[in-house]
Amino acid sequence: MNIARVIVDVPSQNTNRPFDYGIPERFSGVVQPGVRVIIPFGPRKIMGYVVSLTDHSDFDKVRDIVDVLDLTPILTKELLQIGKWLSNQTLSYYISCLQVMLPQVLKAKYRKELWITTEEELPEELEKVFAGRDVIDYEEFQQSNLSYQKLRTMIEDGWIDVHYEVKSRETKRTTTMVEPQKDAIELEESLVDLSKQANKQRIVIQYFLEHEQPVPKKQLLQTLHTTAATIKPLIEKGILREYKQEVLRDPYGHREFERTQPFTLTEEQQAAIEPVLASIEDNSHDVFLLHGVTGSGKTEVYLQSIQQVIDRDQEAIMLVPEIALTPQMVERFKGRFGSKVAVLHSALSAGEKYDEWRKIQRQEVQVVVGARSAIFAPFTNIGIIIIDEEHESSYKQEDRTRYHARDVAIERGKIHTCPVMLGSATPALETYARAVKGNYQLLTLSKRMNDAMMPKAELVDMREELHEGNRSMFSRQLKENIEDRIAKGEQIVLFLNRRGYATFVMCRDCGHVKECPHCDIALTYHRRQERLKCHYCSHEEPMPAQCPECESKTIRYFGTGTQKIEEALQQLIPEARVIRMDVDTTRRKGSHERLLQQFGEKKADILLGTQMIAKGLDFANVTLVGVLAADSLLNLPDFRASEKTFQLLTQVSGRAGRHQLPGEVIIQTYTPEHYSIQLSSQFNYEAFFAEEMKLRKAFHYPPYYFLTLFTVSHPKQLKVQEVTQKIVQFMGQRLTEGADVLGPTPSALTRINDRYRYQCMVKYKKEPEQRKLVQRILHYYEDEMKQENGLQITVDFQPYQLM
DNA sequence: AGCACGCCGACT
DNA sequence: GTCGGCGTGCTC
Repeated sequence: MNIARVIVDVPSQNTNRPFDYGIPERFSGVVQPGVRVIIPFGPRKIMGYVVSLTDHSDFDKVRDIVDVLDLTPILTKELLQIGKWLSNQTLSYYISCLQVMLPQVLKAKYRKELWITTEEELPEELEKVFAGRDVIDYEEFQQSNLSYQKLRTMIEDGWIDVHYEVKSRETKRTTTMVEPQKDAIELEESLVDLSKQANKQRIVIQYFLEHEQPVPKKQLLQTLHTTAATIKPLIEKGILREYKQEVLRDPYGHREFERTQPFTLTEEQQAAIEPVLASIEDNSHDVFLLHGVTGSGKTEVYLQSIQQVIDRDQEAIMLVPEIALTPQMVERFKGRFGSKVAVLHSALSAGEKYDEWRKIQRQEVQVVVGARSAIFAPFTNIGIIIIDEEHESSYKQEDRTRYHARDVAIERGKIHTCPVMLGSATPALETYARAVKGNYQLLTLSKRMNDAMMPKAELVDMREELHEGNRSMFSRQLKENIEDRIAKGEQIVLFLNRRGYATFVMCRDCGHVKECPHCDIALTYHRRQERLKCHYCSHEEPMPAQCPECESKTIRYFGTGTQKIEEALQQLIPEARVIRMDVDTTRRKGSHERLLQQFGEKKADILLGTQMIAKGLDFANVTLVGVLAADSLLNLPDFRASEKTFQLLTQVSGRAGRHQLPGEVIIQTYTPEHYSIQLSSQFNYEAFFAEEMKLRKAFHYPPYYFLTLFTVSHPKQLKVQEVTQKIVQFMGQRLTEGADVLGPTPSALTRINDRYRYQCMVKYKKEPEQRKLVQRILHYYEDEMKQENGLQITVDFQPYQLM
């Protein structure tokens, strides 16, 4: 086993396979599958992952590994296997799949440098560039006016050399520790030797006579009321010793979590958890769908299932949508399982994420709670994988390695032969269909906990409001109800679906809408900075004082942002205290937490917000939920529009009346007759499922058909059309008769960043050859895709969004 | 990806 | 002859 097979850190078609390297004597034993190594690759040095060992290479002149970055593998055998599987599933490079499973800081950074290799005085032109230094960045040389040819002669003449450096981004936080170098007797002796004035030093030594253990320097100085100046001479005399010790950053270190005990389960919960517990006991791979109405206590079922796993010395992965990874949620897990929990989500800094990840890697925790990428937690003995709100679109990665966490969960569940539990009040149609068919086991919670009733939901037809002269965004009914709750001291959640309602700028005279010069989309007005920004590229410009088309001064912003709603609300009900939660008010770290805490402490009557307040919030005093514009999602060009509307309305409505006080929901809409709005107000998932399935069947959409979405982009529109057309033809000719190939059509966003985008879609039932065909297309366009502003073709198997 | 190599036209 | 530009092919 003296040869390592390595996947190199070069994402390209040609290098998407292992390369063989010799293992030098000094690394034998350390080099094993899953460790990162530095290897020579052509003239460079780069990072790579060892995927297997062998004692034979077909290649006759293998080069040696230069360095080993990990003493223990950072990827388990299982994760290497998952990486391989992922790369087949998504047709992405193996290296990209390995990288997507690891924290960002483990990715290598590369630097090219020039080193002086001689003691002699440099020729004048070189000395100018180096200016007395031994090493410079290669970039600096490029900026000088010396030619490449010159560089080569310099290297040949032995003045300088090119060095390729691999830099790690890992930063480990350390703390300085102090401990005695001598035993108690020697310490006593040294006390005698101290000068009479060295009072502080004496105190320090006395401290160590009482405490033999190492102590953090900071803490030592604080307890003894002294400074580093007293420690230093003691170290110089060899009495004490100082060393650095790594500390893991703990993002929740400053918080105390109150321990909670398991609740007694309701009859329904008990019935639901039993098959799961049995599956854990038997170590069998079953997939469960826990379909429970909002407030039915799904989380308690998760917690007790995880407890069972912990008791068996196994590990649990709990996925939560990014947006729902609220402090409340973290609290519930930390409260139950204490320090056995690691938390992984995007609000953590890169360093914090890395440290939480390493808690898992070092087997210091048994539970991970996290967003999508936590599905790759490097556990080795998984007992259960749970995905809460499994219908959420954030489980689907929408760039490069387009995976769905649900698929990865089931794949890992197979390998570990452990159960996977999917939970939702509004499961994705695909999931529910599989449960109905018997592929997944359906577990149902139909009642809320604490005998709470489902809230009373009412639809308000905004067209009627308009006819009767109410032009505001608040129906009379909603206004009256808000006032009523404020008077009673109860609280209100107001939900605005911002999608499709961004604030744009339009001229009232000529109707001109200010658009991004690089993308086909209206610019969004940002009030605070008085600027217009594009949400798809980085373009921004000041708000114009007059219309660029007709020079009229009546250019205004339109649309309904949360800011505008807040203002309108203040005018309508001046006494209302409002907390606004949106991207703007939660940008700063911890502000999310703070705002919710304020609301929880009843420092406001109304919580007004976007998507981020739809999920997981649980405030006992909230008795009214208002949805300002229920249909804003319905009109998006997406076959999931109805499903998403139903899901969102159900989730938001679920925020009301979760405890003693009964809840009420008011849904404002322009299309009250639509089935997804009707049925969500009746909390009738089954009826919605039946209705939506009919449409899906009729229009050949999932779950009846699978989808593959191609998106082609290029700066030239003609080129994009042509390539997309070719793909349509190619696939159309080779797929079976049961497949529909649609397109080419311009994407919903036809131009982003000066690139035109077209797409085509394949709808199919069974196409075993499809991936091979796609690979052929990608291979055919390989060269054109390599060019830096060239063609781009992305393929998404099972797209979640059609934009 | 990134780099060398090789071929080409331009220019001191 | 020397320099830089760009297409091509390779990296264990």
